[in-house]
Amino acid sequence: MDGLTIGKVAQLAKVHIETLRYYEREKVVPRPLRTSSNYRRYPEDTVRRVRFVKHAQELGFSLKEIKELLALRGTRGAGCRNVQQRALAKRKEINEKIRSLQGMRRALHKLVEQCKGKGPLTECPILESLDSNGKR
Amino acid sequence: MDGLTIGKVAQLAKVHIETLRYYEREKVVPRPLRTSSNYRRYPEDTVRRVRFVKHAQELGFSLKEIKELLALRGTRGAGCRNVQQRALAKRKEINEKIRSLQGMRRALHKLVEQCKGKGPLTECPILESLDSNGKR
DNA sequence: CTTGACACCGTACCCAGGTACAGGGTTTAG
DNA sequence: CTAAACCCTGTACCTGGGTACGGTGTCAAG
Repeated sequence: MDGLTIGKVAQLAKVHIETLRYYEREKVVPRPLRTSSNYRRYPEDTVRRVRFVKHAQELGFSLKEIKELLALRGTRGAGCRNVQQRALAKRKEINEKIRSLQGMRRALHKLVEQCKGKGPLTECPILESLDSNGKR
Repeated sequence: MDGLTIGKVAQLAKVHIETLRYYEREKVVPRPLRTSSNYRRYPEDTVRRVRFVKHAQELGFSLKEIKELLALRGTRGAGCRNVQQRALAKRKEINEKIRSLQGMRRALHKLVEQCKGKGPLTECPILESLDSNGKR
């Protein structure tokens, strides 16, 4: 009688039950074992996985990309070089996101300073950030 | 005869013409002037604005949020305190995004190290990051 | 041993963010 | 002056990521 019911996982990961079934269809979460009465029985770490998914989504990753991220870790040993490649590529993406966000943060900071009346009124800090630093 | 046609803006900002019309409907981009024959005529800086929108989307902001970001800069003088509040709130959001991404980056880094055969095979670096650091 | 909470499946529906016509009018290069 | 290349509006459609619902089966507390 171990493992979690779908309802429990949903509750812990703060998603709807339907979302978990959807993730299963979309292969974002592996198909769990079933009880004799065909109920899903999830391993504990499913909760973490779902939370990860939700989190990554907020950062602008699609489910497809998230699957890729998760797949990276699955592959151990064989295809290691491959995994490494993909990990490096992802890391680059992530670095770019971070840099862009830092630009936005700086812009907002400037804006707040301007509001306080400190500093000169430069043109438009928000648009200024992110301008033509779009490489990808 | 100055200002850009919709086609030109689309080309420069690398979006479809329909997207620009969509953005206009959705008020992400202000309604441009029209020529006597009812053609849209955009100010040059529209291109920057559209690029900003695209960029911000990649960082996980919705169009609605992006409108908010852009609105921040519009208001000068009056309602400054208000703007300041909102700017600070956005900055907080951005900080959280940055921190999450840094977590993911660390995880990927670990993964790459493991791949190189250096260091012990810890459980699952990707899931490890981002775990329960979901506050918002 | 029943009744309420939970689970199953399948299908339909929803919203965001576009994308693709159809059926027109306009501009410009040759 | 005409053909190609643009632009207009309107409406329909698409994908991603869920969400809701109807009809049914299961399990556990009283």
